[in-house]
Amino acid sequence: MKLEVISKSENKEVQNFIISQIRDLINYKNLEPGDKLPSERSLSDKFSVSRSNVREAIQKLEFYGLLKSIPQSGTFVANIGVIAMNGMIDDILRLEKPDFKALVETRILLELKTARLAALRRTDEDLKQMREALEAYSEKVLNGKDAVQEDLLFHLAIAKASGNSSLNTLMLMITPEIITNFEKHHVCDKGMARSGIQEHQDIFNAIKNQNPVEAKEKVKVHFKMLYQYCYNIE
Amino acid sequence: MKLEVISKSENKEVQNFIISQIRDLINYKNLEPGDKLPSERSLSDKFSVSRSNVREAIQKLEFYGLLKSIPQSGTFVANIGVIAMNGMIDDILRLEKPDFKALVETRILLELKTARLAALRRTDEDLKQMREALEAYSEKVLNGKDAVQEDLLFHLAIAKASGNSSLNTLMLMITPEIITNFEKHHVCDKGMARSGIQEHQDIFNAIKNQNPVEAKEKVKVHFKMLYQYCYNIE
DNA sequence: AAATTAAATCTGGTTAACCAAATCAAATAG
DNA sequence: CTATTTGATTTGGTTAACCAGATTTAATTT
Repeated sequence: MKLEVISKSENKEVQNFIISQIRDLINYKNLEPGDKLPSERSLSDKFSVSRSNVREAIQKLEFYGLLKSIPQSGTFVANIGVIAMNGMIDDILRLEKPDFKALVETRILLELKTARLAALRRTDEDLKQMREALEAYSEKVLNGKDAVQEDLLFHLAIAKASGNSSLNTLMLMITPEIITNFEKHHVCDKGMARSGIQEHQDIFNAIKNQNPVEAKEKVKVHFKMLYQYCYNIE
Repeated sequence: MKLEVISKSENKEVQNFIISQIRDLINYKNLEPGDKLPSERSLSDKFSVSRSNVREAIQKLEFYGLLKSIPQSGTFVANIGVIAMNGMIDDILRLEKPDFKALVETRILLELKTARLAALRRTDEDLKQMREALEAYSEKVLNGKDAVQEDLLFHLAIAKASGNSSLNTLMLMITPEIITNFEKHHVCDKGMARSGIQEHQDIFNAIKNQNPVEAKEKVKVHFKMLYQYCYNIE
């Protein structure tokens, strides 16, 4: 018990501590899927932390599908065995903050897929939203203005057109981190944005013409510079 | 204001209501990156909801990188313009719960990539963990036992070996949903698990031999049945 | 003794009071 | 008039009291 070392502001540390304690509890008590965890109050008492800290930790494990809270009843181990539970909790505890390179790598992967799927599945409504985003982007760039936001919205429109809400969510989650890093590293220069108009137009046309191969190819072209950059930094 | 329609348990509705209100506020007041939002108390007062509801909504927007809370100071608009803010908030509000088909589609995409990267980057320690997971899986299957968990841990070990923490996180997030759906739809039958041993071994060997092309190919084989299933249901 | 009911207790969720740091305003010193 | 200090206020975060529903226990009735 090294809790006294942890300062108040280091919330993450407390949460990880509680999560590891819950893992140990599940192991020691051989809790199986469907079994009930001790109440939040008794846990906060046992671990010598506040109940709200316990709640946050439980909510995080609930987000990853490992626990399930039922009001006025209790918190239950999800339909997942003790082995997988251990493996996943260890992974969750080990999760580092992704670096920029990893983010870009993931983004390109997702974009290649969403563009291909969008070419196969886009509706007319999807197409309309993509066109609007594209026009807004072009206008900004041609007027010499910053167009990072419009660029982003175009790509999110593609993700939406992919018809895969799971992919759409993942794109949404990594997008903000991408933006802040773009601005920090000054990735998007003026020249890039100008050539970007044609590249966006090419992607749009491929999706409009329902040509998945070309859509993927054009996205690859669009990210080529970025790819090189990504593998050069740090 | 249609709040009286919303029952207490429909927390999601309340949260989405608050999020849309915050979006309107940002638009109406022309809040730009770095600007401060009204305090949680005044927001809860203005929207006629509890402060904890406001906090949850803010935390969700913080998760997507749109807001940033600073203790004893305030909540601030992230380094993202009003246009992108609107687009992303609309996307967040529209996000449906992903269907199983979308999940499997995403999983295969991620697995193909992580296997390829793992072949390129795996360390000896990664290899060791993968081998342990593989052996645990084989033993269970050969003894005629259920091995869903061990299967999962093998794939998570690959994700870890990819050296991309971003991809690793995404895999972790979609995994629990996959498992529950697998069990619900009875995807993994006994016969499948038996042939799975060789398939896992092939993937492992490709990664061990640092052959990214073969690794990707073997994963594709492994998911072939699943792919067909995925495109047949519902 | 079994079935039913009623009361007491536990549960996660919610609300409100409290905290300490940060901010702002005014007063004071130079 | 400027710079500094001091005190009051505002902030997000934390804690504790409270709530309603679920669960368990005990009492009552048949």
